[in-house]
Amino acid sequence: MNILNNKKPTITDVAKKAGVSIKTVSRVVNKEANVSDGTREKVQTAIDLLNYQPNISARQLAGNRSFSIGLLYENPHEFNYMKGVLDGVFDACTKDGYSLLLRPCHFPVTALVNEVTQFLQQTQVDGVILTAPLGDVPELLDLLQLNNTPFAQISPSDESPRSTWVSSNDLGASEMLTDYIVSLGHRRIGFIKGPPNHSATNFRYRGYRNCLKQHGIAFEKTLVKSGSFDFESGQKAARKLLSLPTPPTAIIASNDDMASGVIQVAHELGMSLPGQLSVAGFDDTPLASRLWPQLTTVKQPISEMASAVTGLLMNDIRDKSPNAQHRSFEFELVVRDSTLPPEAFIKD
Amino acid sequence: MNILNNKKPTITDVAKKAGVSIKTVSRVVNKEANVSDGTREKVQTAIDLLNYQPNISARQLAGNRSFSIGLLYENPHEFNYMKGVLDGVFDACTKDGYSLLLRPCHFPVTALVNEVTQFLQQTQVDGVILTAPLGDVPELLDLLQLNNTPFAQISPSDESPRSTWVSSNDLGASEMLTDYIVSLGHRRIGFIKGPPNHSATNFRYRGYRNCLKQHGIAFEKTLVKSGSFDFESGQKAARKLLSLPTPPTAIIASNDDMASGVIQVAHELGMSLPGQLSVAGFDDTPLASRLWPQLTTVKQPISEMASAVTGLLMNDIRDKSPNAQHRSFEFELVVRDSTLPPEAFIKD
DNA sequence: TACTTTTTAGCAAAAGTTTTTCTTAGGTAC
DNA sequence: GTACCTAAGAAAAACTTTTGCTAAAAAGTA
Repeated sequence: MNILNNKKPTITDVAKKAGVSIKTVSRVVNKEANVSDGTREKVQTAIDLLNYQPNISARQLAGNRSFSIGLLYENPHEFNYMKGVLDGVFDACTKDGYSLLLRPCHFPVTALVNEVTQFLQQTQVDGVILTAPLGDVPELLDLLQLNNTPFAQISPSDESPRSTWVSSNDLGASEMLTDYIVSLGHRRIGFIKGPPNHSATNFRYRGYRNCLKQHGIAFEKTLVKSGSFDFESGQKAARKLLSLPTPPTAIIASNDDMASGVIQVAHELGMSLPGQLSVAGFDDTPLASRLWPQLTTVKQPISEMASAVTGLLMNDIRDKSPNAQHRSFEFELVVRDSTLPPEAFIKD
Repeated sequence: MNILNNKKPTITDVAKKAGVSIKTVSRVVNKEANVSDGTREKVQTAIDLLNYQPNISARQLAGNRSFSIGLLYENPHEFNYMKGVLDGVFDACTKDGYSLLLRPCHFPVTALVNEVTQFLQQTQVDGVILTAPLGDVPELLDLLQLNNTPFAQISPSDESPRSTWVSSNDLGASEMLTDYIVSLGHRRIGFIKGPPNHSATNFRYRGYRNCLKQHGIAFEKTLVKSGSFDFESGQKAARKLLSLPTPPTAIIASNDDMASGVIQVAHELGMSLPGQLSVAGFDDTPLASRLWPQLTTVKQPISEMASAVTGLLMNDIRDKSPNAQHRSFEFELVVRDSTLPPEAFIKD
């Protein structure tokens, strides 16, 4: 238990205690071959006895590995998303004895590239994880590739084989959600898009349009507004949509935060929810259940995804395999109180 | 721009280019004395020219410093608080060339101690920052002290001189908020406490009681309920409070998340807000402005505090000074739409 | 048994910085 | 002229691990 028993034991101490050379200890520690079972065991007991922990810095210096990975993110609007990511990444890291270095990044791209360059030099991480929308910056990917740093992405917009990634089926989720709204009887369904630099934006929008098409509902351009994933942009879009000559009876926002803006505006206008307006979001953040009415939304297994992508990254680091790996996850529809059949429909 | 110009420049390269010894370069890099301005400048230009970055691992190995600090946190309910902390800590870190290592921790205490022990051994951070409620675990403080790891706390409950910390004036903030509610005309004011292991809990509660006393309002035990800083506990407390024979006309919750629970329950009960019930929270999280009605709350400068505490910690690391430093920050009242004079009062 | 191959293990160098010890030159103070 | 200080350098040890090379031991083959 005592961390500082005078001096931390070194590999030499272990070697002495076990009666072998340090090279052999090194082999045992790094699970290399060419050690007989007997010797391996002898060394292991010495390690346990002395409570030996290899010195990270020496390892890094000699072996050019740091046993740490970096998590790069851009200032997200809804930070609860990051919590999920952090939990997942962290889980996978500890399991393999890796440490986690955090690096918030900032646009524009030139600044971004500088920040990451500095980060790589300073920390010498073994690999990095990119969260959206960072994976969509080609300059960044170039930098990492040039620098020979393995990297993996969560929800890249460009699902190319260029790198390892995990993604969620945003297209399917959006189709599912829209389908649910349609099934309630809604025909005029507003949609609020996300910012163009986010991968999810396009998929979610395409899902909406696909579903309308499937149901033979005519697409109306005026029912689609653009937002930037934040509360205020949701409000702005809602004001526009609700002041249309024939306003929509339901609005789907591309994330929960914008949906909360819609709900806020509807309240301001004195509308009764969900009777006069159904609202739905994406992500199932904690916010969703705190709104009134509670928000119907769609949930992705963020932690699992983050954990998975970290695992894949570590494989890449170990194998130095250039063949990228991929995995996709499904959403889940979470029906709450913000969606009901339209009043007109009920009267029918 | 090119990180890998064949070989990274070493301290020897810089020394050669500047025409000095490596010791002198080391002195410049580490801002030590005994270098004349002229020489210092000469060396600096050589460093810039070669884009020299000292090798972290070598530095760490030889100098027994890692130039990284750890941020320890326990799984918080409202993660937006952590965002503020992260932003602040990170700012201060980059300014001084430190890296940031993240470590989520988990109760019970025995697990906690193990986790942190392992973290310290593995990462060899130069210091750690503890966020509430971790600073309130004596075993943890003992461990750090025993291990000779400098540490600093954000909002410790025990504002002892034992360590460096920053705190916010929770007592004053609570008095201010309660005073505002009283000034609206409320006399029956419910209060929802936080969990006992959080430092803020006691201060906020005492502020409430102080203020009542000042105004000569009799304290009623039934108007105080305990929560755990999360949404559900806010709902539970609200149900109890609102089913009292004479329910309160206003409820102050010890954080925004619990306040959102109160609002949710009031809506469920069909109450009109804020006419029939005023609600106030603490922290001014993004949630506050997304609720309906928007929440009156009180805001602490989290990022500033986090940035400040990081700066203080770095001083401690550099000076190895055993005299702890402290700094306190003020809250700010944020009046929104969830508070109004009580209806009874208006009728008067 | 003699020879080859494989397995096991050790030695010494290398990685890039800091730290330490000693030295020198020049300047200032008295 | 002595004492003392500052600026700077030279050289080597230290920090702990990895790694390339080599040697010894064990196992397999003819």
